[in-house]
Amino acid sequence: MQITLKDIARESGYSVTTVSRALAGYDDVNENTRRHIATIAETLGYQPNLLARQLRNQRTQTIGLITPAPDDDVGSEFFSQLLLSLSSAASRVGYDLLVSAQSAGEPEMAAYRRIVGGNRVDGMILARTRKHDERIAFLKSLNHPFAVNGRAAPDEVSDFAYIDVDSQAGIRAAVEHLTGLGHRQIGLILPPPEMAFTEFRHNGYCEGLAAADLPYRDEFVRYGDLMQSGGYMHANALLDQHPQMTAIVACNDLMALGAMSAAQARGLRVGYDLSITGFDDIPAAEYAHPPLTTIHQPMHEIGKLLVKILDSLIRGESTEQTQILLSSTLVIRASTGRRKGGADD
Amino acid sequence: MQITLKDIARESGYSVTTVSRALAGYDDVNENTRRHIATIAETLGYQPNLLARQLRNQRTQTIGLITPAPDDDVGSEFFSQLLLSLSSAASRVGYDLLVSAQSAGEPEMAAYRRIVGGNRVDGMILARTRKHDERIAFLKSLNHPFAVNGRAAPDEVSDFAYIDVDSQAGIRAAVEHLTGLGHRQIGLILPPPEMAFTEFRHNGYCEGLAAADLPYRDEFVRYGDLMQSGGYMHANALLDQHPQMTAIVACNDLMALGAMSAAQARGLRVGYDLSITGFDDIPAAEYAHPPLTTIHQPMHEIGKLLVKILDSLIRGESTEQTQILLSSTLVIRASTGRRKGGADD
DNA sequence: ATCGTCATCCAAATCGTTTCGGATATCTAT
DNA sequence: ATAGATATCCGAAACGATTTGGATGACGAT
Repeated sequence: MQITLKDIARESGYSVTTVSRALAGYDDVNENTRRHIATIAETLGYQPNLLARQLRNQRTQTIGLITPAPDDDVGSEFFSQLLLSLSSAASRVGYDLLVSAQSAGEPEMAAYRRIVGGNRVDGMILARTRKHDERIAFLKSLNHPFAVNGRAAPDEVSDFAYIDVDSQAGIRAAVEHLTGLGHRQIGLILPPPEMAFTEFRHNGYCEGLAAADLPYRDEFVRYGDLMQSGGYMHANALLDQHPQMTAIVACNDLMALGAMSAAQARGLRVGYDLSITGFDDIPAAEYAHPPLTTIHQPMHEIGKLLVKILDSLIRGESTEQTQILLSSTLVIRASTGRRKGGADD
Repeated sequence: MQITLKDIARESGYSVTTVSRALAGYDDVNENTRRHIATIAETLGYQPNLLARQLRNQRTQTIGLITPAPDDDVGSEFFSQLLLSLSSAASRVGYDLLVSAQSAGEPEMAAYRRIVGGNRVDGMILARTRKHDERIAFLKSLNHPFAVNGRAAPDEVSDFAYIDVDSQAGIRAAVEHLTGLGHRQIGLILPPPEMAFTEFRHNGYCEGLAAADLPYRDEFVRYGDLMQSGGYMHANALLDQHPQMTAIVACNDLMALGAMSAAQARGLRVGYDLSITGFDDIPAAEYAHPPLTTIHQPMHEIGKLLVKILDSLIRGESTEQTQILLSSTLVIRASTGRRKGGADD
């Protein structure tokens, strides 16, 4: 069914070797025969079998990405944006993207073993790093090229290629923005504790408070699940226990949106009675009601850089910079506003 | 570097054939030697080379999807949702997803030839069908399995597997919703004319008007680009030329959001002075200000069904139903409201 | 006439699996 | 003792490409 080099060889009277070299443009084949062979390949509609080529060359021109299964629907908005930006960045430099959705834990690791060990990709992209991340350990042990969106946790060494935004400074900026607006009682909804970046964000929160000489209060801090429902729940809990709270920092936009719903359900006007900030700047943030003050992640840029780094790792180039920390930018919208009424504390 | 069957054969003293059959669980290998071989494979950390297996089996367990390059950033929100739902649906039935981003036209077709002709996938998923779609013609000519999100245009035959929502009924329902609210001057922002579904939506609009005995006016209809900026521009144009217009039907959410911005920029209150509807129900629609009345597309369901259909096509099963038309549901939110003041026409 | 150079071509091995078609040895029934 | 069954194993040929290491013949220089 498929046209192979053998067919072209038979048709042209040359050997498979010569046909292969002719089509590859080697200069040890006569220009006339090259043209002749090219014409036959064209008319026969020859398409090289990429599997065979990959097997022989031990090179797939493919980048792998394993996304979380939507059961544990952790921030699908974030991942779908990453996916899109990666696929276009990859295509631009001649890679395809192989995607598999797996739920964290054993299925996820099995997918890594299968895809990486099975030679299906030249390199992997990881995202959403966890503490003592098993995937990173695995890829390092195999010495397989990979690039990560996100560093290791503060107390671990990030001895791998990554690109991350400085979320510590980002959260700090958000908190300072709030204290600047007069807020003194600021809640925090963190990512789950097992995420690598959670402590960075926690630290940023502490720094922000310290910069305004505000005390840190453990009961103002809660660990969420990065989903809307979690934001809703934790915002309610915070406001139940601390009615004097006038601002909440959520560590991603989905939780911030959930917190907004919770506030509005209790009759609070977001941006007036209660200020809320997010993180990521997903499209919905801009359209939220009110639009969400958040920390922007340049996903398009991140995708491009990840692919660029991974490509240089794969090619074994004297890689330029393989660890990049982007500065984060606070986008101020209407979900934050000056603290209204009430005494200080 | 990689552990192969040959290594296990050497280590165990059996032939490559027997090792292969042992690991595959054939019953013509002694149970003891099977266990022995399995143990060795385990300790050596054997992972089958999937490229070799695929080449030999002529089966890749992979589904391909080519997304538009974000240069022609046509509805990335829609595509990223589709991508995510497809990848998880595919993983669930044992397929990986191969993604390549290409801009429409020659690069896109080249990617189809390369990936399909190159034997990299068992089947393809298409989305955003166009009139006289070259990709569909190509896949049909190769007799390669594929499933499409979206039918052919009304005047073409849809002789291929697809799943689509009944957008004609959807738009009609939106128009009837508006006429029910008293609107008489209803604008329409269509998708680009080359899209296959454009006429369905146009027809739905006409039907909706007819059902309320309203005249069709060509100057109320404009072709957009599915992007926000287009919605913004066309809404402005409509409102400039027809200040009496009280409602606009946009054919996707991004354009609807753009139209909302345009309206708000001219001081119109959306849902009061001007009603706006969208299509797709992307996440941002719910969070829009005001929340957008729109027609819901069950992306998760669509992804699952596409994969199921494609899988049965690939396996050559006496395929159940390969053409599915989902009924569309209008989600009424605050961007539409009763027509205020003014005389009828 | 002989040698070296150059241009052009190709056989065979390789990448790692799977499978077809036996081969071999053991055992059962006669 | 022999034929036929049965259990267990394996060599070799695919799948379709690339590359190594020549082979061949024509040609000019000596």
